[in-house]
This record gives sequence, structure tokens and C-alpha cells, in this order.
Amino acid sequence: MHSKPLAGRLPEPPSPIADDGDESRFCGTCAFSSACIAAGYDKPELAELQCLVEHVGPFRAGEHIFRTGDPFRAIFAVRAGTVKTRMVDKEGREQVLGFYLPGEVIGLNAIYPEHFPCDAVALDTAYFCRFSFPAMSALASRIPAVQQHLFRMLSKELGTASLLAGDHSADERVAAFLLDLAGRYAVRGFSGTRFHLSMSRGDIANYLRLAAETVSRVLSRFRSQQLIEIEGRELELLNPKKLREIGQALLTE
Amino acid sequence: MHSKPLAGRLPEPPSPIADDGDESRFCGTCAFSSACIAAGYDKPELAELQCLVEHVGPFRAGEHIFRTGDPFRAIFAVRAGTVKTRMVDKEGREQVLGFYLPGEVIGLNAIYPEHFPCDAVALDTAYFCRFSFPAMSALASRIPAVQQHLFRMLSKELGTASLLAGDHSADERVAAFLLDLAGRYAVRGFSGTRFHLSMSRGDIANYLRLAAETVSRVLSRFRSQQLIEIEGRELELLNPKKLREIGQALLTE
DNA sequence: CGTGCGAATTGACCCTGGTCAAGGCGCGCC
DNA sequence: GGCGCGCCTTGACCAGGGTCAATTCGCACG
Repeated sequence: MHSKPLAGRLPEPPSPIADDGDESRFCGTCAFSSACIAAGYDKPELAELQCLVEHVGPFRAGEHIFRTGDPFRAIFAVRAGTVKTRMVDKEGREQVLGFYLPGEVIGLNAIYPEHFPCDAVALDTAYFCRFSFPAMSALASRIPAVQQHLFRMLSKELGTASLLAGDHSADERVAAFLLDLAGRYAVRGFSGTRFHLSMSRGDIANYLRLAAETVSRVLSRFRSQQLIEIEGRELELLNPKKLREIGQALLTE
Repeated sequence: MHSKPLAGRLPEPPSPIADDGDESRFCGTCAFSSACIAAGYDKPELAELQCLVEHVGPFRAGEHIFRTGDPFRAIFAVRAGTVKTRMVDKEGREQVLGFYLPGEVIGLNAIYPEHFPCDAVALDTAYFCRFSFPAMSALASRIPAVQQHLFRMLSKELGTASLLAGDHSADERVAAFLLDLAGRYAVRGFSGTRFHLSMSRGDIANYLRLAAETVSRVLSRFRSQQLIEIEGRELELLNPKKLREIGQALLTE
């Protein structure tokens, strides 16, 4: 099955497509890849990892992968498509917590409460690997690399949660957001300068704690300054260097 | 008197515990207690847990427990005192990430980067339990309860990180902050209605992404509305119910 | 092909909270 | 005691971005 040898544990050359039905290619971009590699593709333990993975999907735009309050049984790695997580308070106001691209993992924040504390909603047609968490925990006890990987993923997400924490201007937020997306696409092997925004302006604004109108205005201004080219949801970064200057307060901290 | 905090801090002679000197009482309030209890106080495994714990302190107000960039070797449970974590960007601006009370754990966000991504600074005289993380990981592999506990602590912190995420008014933020502190004190067995704010107005403001003046104004207003009594850093919640109404957008989400 | 609906853009106005500045309070120190 | 230094409070002013509203665009559907 995973005949393609991925030599060493260093960052492997990323593969451009995550959803072409070739599992080994997807796994190369997946957040679990280093755990798999550390476990060894041919060891019997990996068979167990395979065993507890289940492919689910497709979900269409707007469909829920999980809902607030659902009992926590598994975490999900995005195989294709994009997801937003959000909370809805009792007044019905939505709060976007994050966007997740192919290779990234959702559901980690449900371990402690044992119920999902937020919704996960597909933004376009999306497919997932579903990892049963009890099985994963048991496996982690036997394979230190898997345990360590889970610790690292959790800890990593602690770090990224602070991206939108600071009190920063709308320009800083939008610039940092675009660069963050670009970097995450690039790391998974997609273009880091041209990509599709699968979320609406409203979702971006909500995530950045701005008004949709403000996001629209900032993007227009960035375009008029030749920093980006944007048409609808198709984006190109024309001057990442300048954008980095604008957003650096958010990116370095 | 005593040496610089971080300069080669070595195992100290068992330092007196700040409150009552009874370790089992502290452990009852500590975030690790359920892991210890699950392991069984009398089982041999617990001896190992004891073994990898090291009591450190005292740290005086302003001293660092760890600094940004320090290699990650251990996590710390607060035994007494209060700590803030913060990042300082290259322009020298401080960003307060959180406050930690007795029984709570700092350093979890360093697992992934393997270096501390922030400073931890004592706000008053503080003592800690230091848990070697490699030893802790090894133990977690053998004792599922310990592993599960680490997962839960990490996941829990993911949830709290979003407390200050939303775009909320100054009143909402301050009310939610006070109630959050109150709840955390109550859960550890302290008074949930009267307590001491060990952090300055400036630290609170920075944490809540407000100006110090705004925090001051909101507290004054809350006092004039009979919601709280506050004198310097001594606080009493007079009307927690009303405060909860004000801050509920932040608390429920 | 028109219709209708949601997303996006743009403009006009206003409010929350930041900034600047001037005291007041507490406390350690000479 | 008097002084100095943070920390805190309070007031006056101002701007960044939210809100409201009108318009346009894209697209699904009858």
C-alpha cells in the first residue's frame, strides 16, 4: 500500500494534490505523516493506525462534520476541502474560531470537555480521515512517537490560537491572515502566492473580529496599492514582502 | 541573597510550602491531582510521579520562571503565588497571554516548539512543582491515566485560549475576566467572591486588549453600580449574577 | 430572460475606546 | 518628615472601525 518510500523524517517534498485517491500522496501532506513515518510504514503498528482510520465524506458546503455538544469520539484530518469551526452563542451570534485546510486536524479541543465545544462546517466539498480517539490513545500508549505527535499537535494549536489575540489594526490583521493562509498552503505543497479563499468575506471578518465591510475595504486598498490581486475569491499575493511588513506585529509575536 | 532565578537553578532543599506546609493539601488543589489519584496514592507508579517532581522557588515578584527561547525541559504547576505569561515583540511591546493561579500549570505551549515561546513572570512570591517533561512522557506511556490527563490539560487550555478572542465591549471583557478568576479560585478551594488581584491594572488591560485607563474606568463604573467593591487590588464581587449577565457573551461561548 | 437572493463593495455618519495630560494615592528611601 | 516613583484614577479630545444604507455583481431558478 504505502510503497512510496519517504526517506528520513525530515520534511518530505510535498505533493501537490491531496484528494486524488492516492492515499500515500495525501498522507505525505497530512498532519499525521510524521507520526506515521516515525512509526514506520512497514511495521505492524502502522497497520493498527490504518485500522483506526476511516475515510468519511463528501460533505457539501454548509454541512456539519460535527456539532456543538456531540459526544467526542474522534478527531478528523482534512483530506480535501476547507472547514471552519465556530461557536454560536445563545443570542445566535456566530464566532468563527478557525479555518482548516487539507492536512490539518480538527477536534482536538474536544478532548477535555469530551463533547465538541464548537461546530465544524464544510466551506466547500470536503473529505476527511476520521481517527477514533480511544483507539488513538491506546495506540499512543504503545508507540511513543504517536503519543509525542499528539502532544505536539495539541501544543502547536495552543500557539496558533494567539494569532488573533492582540489588539491590532484591520490592516495588520488582514495582511497577517493572508500570509498565514499562504504559508499553510505552501507547507502542504500548494501555491503560496495564488489560492482560492473558500470562506466568505463575512467569515474572514468574523474570524478577524472585524466587520465584513472593513475586510472589503482593506482588500480593496491592498489591491489599489498593488499588494494583492483579488477577484471574487481568487487571490494572488503580488508583494508578500510588503504584506509581511504590515502584518509582522501579528506574525512574529 | 538568592541567585538569579534562571541561572542554573538546581534542586533546592525542600522549600517550605507557602500556605501550610502540608503537601497533600496542596496536591488536592493541584491540576495533577486527578492523575495522582487515578494512579493511586499508594501504588508504586505514584512513587515515580513523585520522583520526577521537583519543588522550586521562591521566586519574587518580577522574577522569571522561564524566558522566551529557553529550551523546553519541564512544565510547572503553581504551588503558591501568581504568574503571568507574556510575549515581547521586537518593538518591545508586551503581550500578556495569561495569568496562572495555584494549582494551574504553565509551559504546555512549549511542547511543540521545544523552546518556551513566552516568558513566565512571577507577580508575587511564588513556588512551583517542576515536572520533567521527558520523564512525564515516559510515565504517560505506562500509565494511561497520566497520558489522558496530559491530553486533557492541553485540550482544556485550547478552550480557554478563546476567552479573549471575541470582539467584545470593555464591560463584557472585564466582567468575564473577574468571573473567570473567581471561578478558578473557587474551584481550587479559595473564596470565589473575595480575592486579591495580584496583577496590575496595566497587566489586566494588556491581557484583555484594552487600555489601562479603560480598565480603571470600567472598574469604577462597576463599583458605582454596586456590582463590585474594590480598593486597590482587594476585590469583592457584590453582584455576581449581574456580572454574569454582562459577561455572558464571553463566558458561554 | 427576468427575478430574486446573497455576497461584495462603497459611502456617510457615529460611538467605543485609545491617547494625552493632569492630578492623587501609596510606599519605600534618603 | 519630605521626596520620588509607580500605580491608579479621572477628564478632554480624537480616530479607527462599526453601523446603516444604497448599489452592483454573480448566480440559481422559475
